[in-house]
Amino acid sequence: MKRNSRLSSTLHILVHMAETQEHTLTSEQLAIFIHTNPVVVRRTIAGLRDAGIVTSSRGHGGGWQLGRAPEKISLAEISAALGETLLPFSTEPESPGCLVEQAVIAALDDFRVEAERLLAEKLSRITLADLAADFHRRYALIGVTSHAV
Amino acid sequence: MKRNSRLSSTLHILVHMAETQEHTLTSEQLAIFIHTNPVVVRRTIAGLRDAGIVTSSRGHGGGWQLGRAPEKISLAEISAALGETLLPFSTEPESPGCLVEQAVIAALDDFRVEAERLLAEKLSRITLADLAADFHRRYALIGVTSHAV
DNA sequence: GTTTCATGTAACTAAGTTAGTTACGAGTGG
DNA sequence: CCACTCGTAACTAACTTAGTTACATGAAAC
Repeated sequence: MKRNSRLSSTLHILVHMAETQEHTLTSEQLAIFIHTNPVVVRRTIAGLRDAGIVTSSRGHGGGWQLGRAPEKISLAEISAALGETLLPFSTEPESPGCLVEQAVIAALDDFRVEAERLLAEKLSRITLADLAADFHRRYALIGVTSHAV
Repeated sequence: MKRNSRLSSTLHILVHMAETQEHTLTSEQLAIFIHTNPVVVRRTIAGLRDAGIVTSSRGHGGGWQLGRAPEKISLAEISAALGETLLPFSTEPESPGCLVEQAVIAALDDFRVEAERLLAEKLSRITLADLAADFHRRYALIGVTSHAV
């Protein structure tokens, strides 16, 4: 797992979970998908459990499952549950009282609020089901190609 | 200078430069504005020079100046010249051949391309002159307040 | 031409962030 | 009880970036 790939790694995991909704997947199995280890997986998706996106159970037969249908899980929720910031820059005052800085921060904050609203809106239109459907399309295509070749 | 505040720090510097277009400002003077040191300033805005946003000159009376009128300098250009990424997440394949991952990456890349276009468009509409004007508004307001009180 | 002032840049240090790892506690079901 | 699994704390390693030091280069003043 590389830096700042938490969103894509998590989506990878979640689509696999969408593909096996009938049974649970352990942290260990999920870790294999994204080439990391079970503790990192638990830590990463702990926030998703709190948001109801996934559920976890302990003991024999325990593991992880989607908390609701993939159609009802948007990328916006996932991103928010991961605690990811959509915009990377900060605007904390460093020279309190400097009017130039205040003007800069005001402009950037306006931009950020608007931008985050836009991005969240876009992400809210993409669901896990969409990703799963695209996966199925690719899977079918490979099958056809295999037959053809 | 804190983490990821390069954009706001740079804007801070640039607005100060817009306010003193008649003469140059040294790295040392600029460093004081953002509470850091001259080398960090030079390193940070080196990219802006390459982009023509600022010019630098050495020796006696040397220093930094805007490369063109503040009306002609947009935040989009500044952000690009700083090498800042507008979106923080990466989508590098980590499991080549995994169709689930391919579907995830395709979706995120589509989103990113569209999002970056949107954000760049928004930033291109804000110029240094806008920030300077807002600064003047704030300055005038303080003046009025001072008279009133 | 020497001195002074300024940028350009390399090299190193310190601090902060995050993934990875180890270890162990706490539920859960056979 | 035992095997399995998550929950979580604590530590390590790698990486990133701001800060710093040092020095070369260039330009103006004298």
